[in-house]
Amino acid sequence: MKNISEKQFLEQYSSEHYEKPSVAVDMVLFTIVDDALKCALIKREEHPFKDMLSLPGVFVGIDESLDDAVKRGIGTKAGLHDIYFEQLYTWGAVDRDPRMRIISVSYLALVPIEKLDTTALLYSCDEIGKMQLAFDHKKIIEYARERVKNKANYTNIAFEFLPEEFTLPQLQRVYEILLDKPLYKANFRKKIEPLIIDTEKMTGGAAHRPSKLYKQK
Amino acid sequence: MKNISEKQFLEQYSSEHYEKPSVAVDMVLFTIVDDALKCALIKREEHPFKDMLSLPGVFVGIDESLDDAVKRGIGTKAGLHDIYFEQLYTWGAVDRDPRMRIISVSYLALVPIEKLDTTALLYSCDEIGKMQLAFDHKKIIEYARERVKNKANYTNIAFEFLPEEFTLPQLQRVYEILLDKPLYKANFRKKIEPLIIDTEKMTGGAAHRPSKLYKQK
DNA sequence: ACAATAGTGTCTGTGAGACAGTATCGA
DNA sequence: TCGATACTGTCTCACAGACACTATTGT
Repeated sequence: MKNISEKQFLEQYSSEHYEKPSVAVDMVLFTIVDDALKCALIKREEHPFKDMLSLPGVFVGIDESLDDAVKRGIGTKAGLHDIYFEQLYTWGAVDRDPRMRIISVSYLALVPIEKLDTTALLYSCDEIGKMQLAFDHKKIIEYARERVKNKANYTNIAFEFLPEEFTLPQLQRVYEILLDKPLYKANFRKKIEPLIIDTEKMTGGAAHRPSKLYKQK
Repeated sequence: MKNISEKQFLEQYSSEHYEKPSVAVDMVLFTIVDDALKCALIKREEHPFKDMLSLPGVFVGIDESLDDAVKRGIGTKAGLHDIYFEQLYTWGAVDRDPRMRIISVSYLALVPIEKLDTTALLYSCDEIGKMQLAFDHKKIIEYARERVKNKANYTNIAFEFLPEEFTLPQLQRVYEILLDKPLYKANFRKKIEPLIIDTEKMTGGAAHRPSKLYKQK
């Protein structure tokens, strides 16, 4: 196994003349509203892809970690703080941006609709499937959609879509939307039981049986 | 949801004066030999971390996709072509390299020991756990180790460690090493049965019952 | 015959899936 | 009482886990 010398490193890669790609983080911000998983998008106001929709993103500063760039992006573009996010995948096709070489580190962010700015542009994943988006952002959203579906099965990400206190019918609905299939009530409750705590509180006011309020364990 | 103008884009990020991070791909090349999962490492010959072990990696060229950089790296550093690889995670801590800002896109690569150059430096994951490595490479290897363990459960990556034809005891041993736990022979065979094809060939020569040779379906 | 490894038959418990039932609210 | 939604009990079936057994080679 060969090694190249540090000298080569510096000559080839560190010099002022070596052309570096730009690095951006793009955020797939998902929420659930109106019984659908929706993604926050931005309308582009400049070329390329003028007037098309794209993911919110920011370039990564030279003194800023990727995660910090994401926090800044979520704050700047959506006014949000302290929400769940995780890295998805890094997209590096040479021609993914016609202006210049940009490598995009994509992130998944989840937020309950209650926390979200009402002016945000939200599009359901179903709609997006039939739309054209700027750059390779449609592919990125599809990747995020798959990740969410998979992780709903073996993690607790579903809770990120709900406020601190919630009912089991609400939680079940979130799972059904994420997994894109109906679930049996009784089975769902048996499976979810170890993950939740009864708050001793109830909902009320509706013309039917009230439901218990739970929070995540 | 606010958007920033393209003008700001160009001013802030595209100008000659905007300092960009470097982007590298680092490869976690795993193989199985001597009943252990081992990782290919390189001895650093220059500062920083002189004489310490590190992952093989290359910088990403301005006209080169991430995957192409990985292929080039695997070819240059290990003389390999057409092996399995997948992206792992992108590491972007500001101080992960003391020389300069380098964002590392890590990749997992798997290869059967038969294909691997005998001069490669191989260290078992257990050993690496007790060693010090250059940069954040130890953390990257631990991440790769987890990924392999998880994916062994629901994908066919185990086959990447074996030649085209193999016996079930061999395959079981691969799974045991990846999952780091013993498996029951009969159960293993029932579970793996739909994934394999009998080649009608047998091993032989040993002082015990020969075993059938299979290939991946 | 024996050592060593390859390969099989079958019991058990757990948990997902399916469905039918009961409970509690407002009107 | 009724409509609507919340909640529960229980059967079945598939499959992972565990273990005991049989089979086939060279020496």
